[in-house]
Amino acid sequence: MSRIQSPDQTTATKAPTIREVALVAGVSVATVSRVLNASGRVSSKTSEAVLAVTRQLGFRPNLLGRNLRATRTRTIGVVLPSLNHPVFAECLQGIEAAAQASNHVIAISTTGYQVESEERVSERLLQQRVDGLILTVADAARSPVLDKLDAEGIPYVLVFNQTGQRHASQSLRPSVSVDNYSSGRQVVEHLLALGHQRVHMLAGQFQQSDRSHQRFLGYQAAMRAAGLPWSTPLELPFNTSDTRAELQDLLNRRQPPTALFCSNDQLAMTVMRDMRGLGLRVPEDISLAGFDGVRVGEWMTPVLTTVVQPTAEIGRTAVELLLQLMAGERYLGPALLHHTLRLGGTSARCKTADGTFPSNEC
Amino acid sequence: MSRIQSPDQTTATKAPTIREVALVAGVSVATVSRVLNASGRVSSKTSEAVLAVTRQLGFRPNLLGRNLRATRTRTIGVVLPSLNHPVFAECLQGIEAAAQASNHVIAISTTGYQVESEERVSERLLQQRVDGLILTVADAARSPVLDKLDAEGIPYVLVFNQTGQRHASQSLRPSVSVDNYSSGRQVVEHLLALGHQRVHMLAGQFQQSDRSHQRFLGYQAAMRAAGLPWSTPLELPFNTSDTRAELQDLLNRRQPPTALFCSNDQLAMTVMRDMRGLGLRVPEDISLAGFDGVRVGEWMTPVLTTVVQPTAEIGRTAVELLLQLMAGERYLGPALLHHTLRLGGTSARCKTADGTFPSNEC
DNA sequence: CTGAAAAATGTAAACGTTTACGCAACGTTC
DNA sequence: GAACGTTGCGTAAACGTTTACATTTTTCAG
Repeated sequence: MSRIQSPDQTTATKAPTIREVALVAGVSVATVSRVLNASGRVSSKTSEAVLAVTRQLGFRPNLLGRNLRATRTRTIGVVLPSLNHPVFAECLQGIEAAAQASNHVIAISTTGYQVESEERVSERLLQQRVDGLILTVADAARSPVLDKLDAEGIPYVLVFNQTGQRHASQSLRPSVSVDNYSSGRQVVEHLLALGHQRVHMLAGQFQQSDRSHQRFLGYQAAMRAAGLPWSTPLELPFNTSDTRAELQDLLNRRQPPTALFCSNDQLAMTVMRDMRGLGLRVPEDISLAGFDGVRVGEWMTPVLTTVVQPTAEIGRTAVELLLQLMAGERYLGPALLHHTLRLGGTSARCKTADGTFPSNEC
Repeated sequence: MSRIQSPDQTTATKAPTIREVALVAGVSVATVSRVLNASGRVSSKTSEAVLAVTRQLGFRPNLLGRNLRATRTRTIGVVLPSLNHPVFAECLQGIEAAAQASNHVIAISTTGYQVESEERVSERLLQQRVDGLILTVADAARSPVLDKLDAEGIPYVLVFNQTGQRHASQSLRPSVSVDNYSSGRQVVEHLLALGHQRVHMLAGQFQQSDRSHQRFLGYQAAMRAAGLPWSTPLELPFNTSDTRAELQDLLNRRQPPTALFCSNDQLAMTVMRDMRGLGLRVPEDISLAGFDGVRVGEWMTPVLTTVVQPTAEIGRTAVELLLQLMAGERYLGPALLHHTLRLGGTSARCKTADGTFPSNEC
């Protein structure tokens, strides 16, 4: 039933090197190299001969040797919190496509949202001699990793981290993102336009996500502009799988919210499910909005109201920007990409309260 | 507003090599290497001195040089169809965790479900000199890539591809998966137990997924055992975003199905949405079951009935198996991991038809 | 033909490591 | 005090490429 898988001893000759190809083809290694890289001149006759031998021997160029010699790997390092999150997975696809188009390769590492992993993980990539980095960090304003990269002059581009304009303290590190502040403000204004007055915010921990904090500032601005009181967001640990306790607590307040703004879709969908678990209907009893625009949000019933980020495009743009930096071109500041609002069924006009919320006026 | 990002010219001295560390520390490169790898003997005094210089100079070992010399990279290559799919993303996390535990690193590539990319992508990883491969291919029974790996004696382990037992034609290639046949059969039996008699199957294209075909065989067996007629699955292209036309067609038949078995959750959720678009209720008008057990299925209303695969565990197990193979240990055949059935709200007892389906008897 | 420019190829030195081997210096044992 | 094992360290040869430079061959105008 079982079979031994072992190197075929009869054929188990060491992998051929460029030297052996040269020997068999009767040329020098330099010529082989020139053929393989289409660099330098070489007659079409020998070229074909070399290629023939290459195939015959099943020669596989050793990238370690090549890159070591070239002191350059055509590899882009990518550091993301997780790949389990559709936003990052999609972004990665955008990165991969753009990298491939420019004949580059990517090396991925994840931090698992651990800020202390950022250093270790990117250091590893640098040891592999990646030519540049694309990364999402917890807080782009104060980040030892980025400080190091800046100090060493290693080209990098941030994705999703929004740098620069909102805080004086932030330096103008290269980044590609949507405008978290404006889009956050915009989606909250949508809730207000529906008549909601008591809008609360739920967020992942700010410490782990600067952009979450920027969205909060947008929420705050919208409430202020409308002359309404805002409240400190409920900060939940990442990957919270059950929010019922927190929601219960929120709804037991004297003035429970009639609408919730969640700092990301993952959270919004969890809340949506838990609301039902508590016997509440969305949007009849409470309205809901998220942030990210992940595909599955469209599969929910009702469809999740959210801010849609151009995720894959963020990835593509980051690669373009990085290539420019690597080529030593002038850097023109953080890139802001357009977001869109998806007005789904989870947000609805605020109704005068039913029995559930005696004091629930809009 | 904009700032030039350029290597700090004043400090822009080339990255230090082990040679310079040796020079500054007043020892030979061999000693530095020994300290850095904790190999060989070296007095604690010089050891500390070397480490001090290492930190002082910000020395970063060049993995290209190291791996070139060692002819071994401690890197595991991973080839998956996509990372945008939660099943693969989760599996990757399992792989990463296990790899890290054994001091290995992973190099990922995706094929975009293109069978012709499998060759190119894994070849690239082999050029990088990965020590072994973990991959999911379209069809493990006939695969040029796997033939090549076998021929060259390169250790690899398949994930999700189920090899061996069901077809005589399949060789016993190393693999980690659930039993697609049994679990497929089991979930269909669940539908039958609810009184359904006309159960159809929807699938991605078999050509792109051997496991999908194995699930079909399970479906077929269940129908046969119950003495019911089975029908050829409706094969849909991957990443189909709209199934309404196909569904409409299916429901217009003289004997429309009362339950659908989808070969994966992605498809099931798309169908679920499109059913609603067609004005049908799940499960009142039609029952639905999927396969995979992705997290978001639990967020749907109703919760998606499905087969839950232990995705991350599949990844972990694959790494363990691969490490064994790389160590030359005896290979004991394909590993089958336990699946579970999630009985959600999308599958319900078959009711006598309402007006929509005049001939819809159970 | 001749000579020189152009084209094709070869030689050998890197790239940054690890590691086999050798050699001192220093106990330990009889 | 000779013989010998141990410990600590250095020397130099790999690992598989690319590429500057040198050298040979071809081409072609005069």
